[in-house]
Amino acid sequence: MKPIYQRIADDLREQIADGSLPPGGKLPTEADLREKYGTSARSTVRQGLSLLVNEGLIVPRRAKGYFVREMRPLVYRPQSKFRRRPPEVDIYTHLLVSEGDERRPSQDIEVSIVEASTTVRSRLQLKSTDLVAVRRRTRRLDGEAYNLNDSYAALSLVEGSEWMMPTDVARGTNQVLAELGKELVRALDEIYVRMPTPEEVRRLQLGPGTPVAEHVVTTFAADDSPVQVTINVVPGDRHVIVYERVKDPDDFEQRPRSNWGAE
Amino acid sequence: MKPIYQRIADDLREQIADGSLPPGGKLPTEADLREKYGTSARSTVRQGLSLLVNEGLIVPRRAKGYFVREMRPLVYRPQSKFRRRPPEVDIYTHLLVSEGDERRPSQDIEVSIVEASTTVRSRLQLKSTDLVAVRRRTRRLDGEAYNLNDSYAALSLVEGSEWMMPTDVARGTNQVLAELGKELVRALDEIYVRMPTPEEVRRLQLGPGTPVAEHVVTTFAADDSPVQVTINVVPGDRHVIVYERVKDPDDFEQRPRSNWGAE
DNA sequence: AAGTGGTCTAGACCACGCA
DNA sequence: GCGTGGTCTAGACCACTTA
Repeated sequence: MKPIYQRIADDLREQIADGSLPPGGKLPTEADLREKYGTSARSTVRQGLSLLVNEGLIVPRRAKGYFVREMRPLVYRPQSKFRRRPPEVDIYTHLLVSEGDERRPSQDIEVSIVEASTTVRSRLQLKSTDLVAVRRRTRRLDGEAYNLNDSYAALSLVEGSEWMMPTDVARGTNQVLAELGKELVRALDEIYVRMPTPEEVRRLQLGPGTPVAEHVVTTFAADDSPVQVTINVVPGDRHVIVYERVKDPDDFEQRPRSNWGAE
Repeated sequence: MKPIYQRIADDLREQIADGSLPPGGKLPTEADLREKYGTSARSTVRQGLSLLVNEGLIVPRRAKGYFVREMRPLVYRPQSKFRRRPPEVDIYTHLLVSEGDERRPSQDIEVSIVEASTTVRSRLQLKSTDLVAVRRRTRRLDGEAYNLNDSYAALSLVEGSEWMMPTDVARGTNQVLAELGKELVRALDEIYVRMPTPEEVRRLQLGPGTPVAEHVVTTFAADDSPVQVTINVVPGDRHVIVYERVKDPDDFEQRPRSNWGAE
């Protein structure tokens, strides 16, 4: 026999899945559920509801009730059209534009000097005593944060340059790095999926049960030395990452058994 | 004044972050914390601990205590070397090979006929009455599940073909589709980040606080008709998605302001 | 004022792992 | 047998929203 709180969660989850509790809809109150399941200790009912909260399915609103989380406001936009040219990785195309909506983009930029975290240090191949500069950006659409974008570079490289100005750099910070003799020619991308830290919850105004993707881009100069590490953090409930691939005929010859797509 | 349960969570979280509670280390017991914070209702202490559980930082082990979650057993393997050739999207390279480990791969395959979910139906451009075949694979390394890989295709296309055999198809299912007149030439990739469903928790043996990435690959034939939808679900704690990009000189001309990497 | 969820109290019995 | 976390009881006071 399953515990009561799990039965509560299972029943409600199913009602959400089959649409009898639609997005935005109101769930029974704790008191309703207490009665319905004959349990009547609030904690048992709350335990069941908290499961759904942590799955990101419902949100409690103080003094109002529990509500089914609204569908993600995402319209994914496939990349243009079939291309002969090789697959462009069009990752983190931000797809928040609901048809016809005009949303005002804005960003905060903040630059500071810090000790490198392990993540950054290992990718930039720094000694533990080296300092790094960090360019922190919080990007918003209509005030809603949708992306944290923190770039790290060795302080010795960017000190005194425009890279450290906490303002928009019209020609791009990568151009600034090129002028410093470090043109970026290669990038290594890593994507992690995890729950957010409390700081990320605050900066991105995340609801409960919302995981994030952490996209770490390490960029290299022509001599293969790492120049910059950029850490993007995007909320799982506000993004879909989309890109398109075209089959490379060479690829087919080189790896005849490749199960492209299914693999 | 912050609630007690939040102070408990904050204090422990900090100790985990600064290493005084190392991965695999044992946390104070509920009774210890009850005493330390002078609260002494178990529920308060448990509420604090459950925050950390849902953040994926700790795991409770029945009758033993709470433990800091072990580091992800990931060794990320950067793609070979600098390439003149355009960026290959080497996504979902499964990087579970800790140096020197030999891990035995295995998979279950199960084929059935179902009604198409909304996700599948819209991508395959099916009518709601159309049936689809699904080829479900659970992939394991040393018995540990690390990937769910479910492929969907219109039943009318694959019925009676080798695609529907619940066994390994040596030449690849994509080759089977090609022989059916549907060579796959293009793919659209979407990646979502979310909490797992209970079924996914079961199939992937996920711990609490573990989000998943859902990688949806829609593949198209030369006439631009969608042929197959593959849904990969990978646990956030057992994967890192890695790929490499090389700067395309054309790209630089076409989009001079592109902030490649930082963007 | 009534109803909601947020926090907390002070217990209870159970299943499980270990010495 | 003892200590651990898992589940549950039966309340309390609070902050906040809505009527």
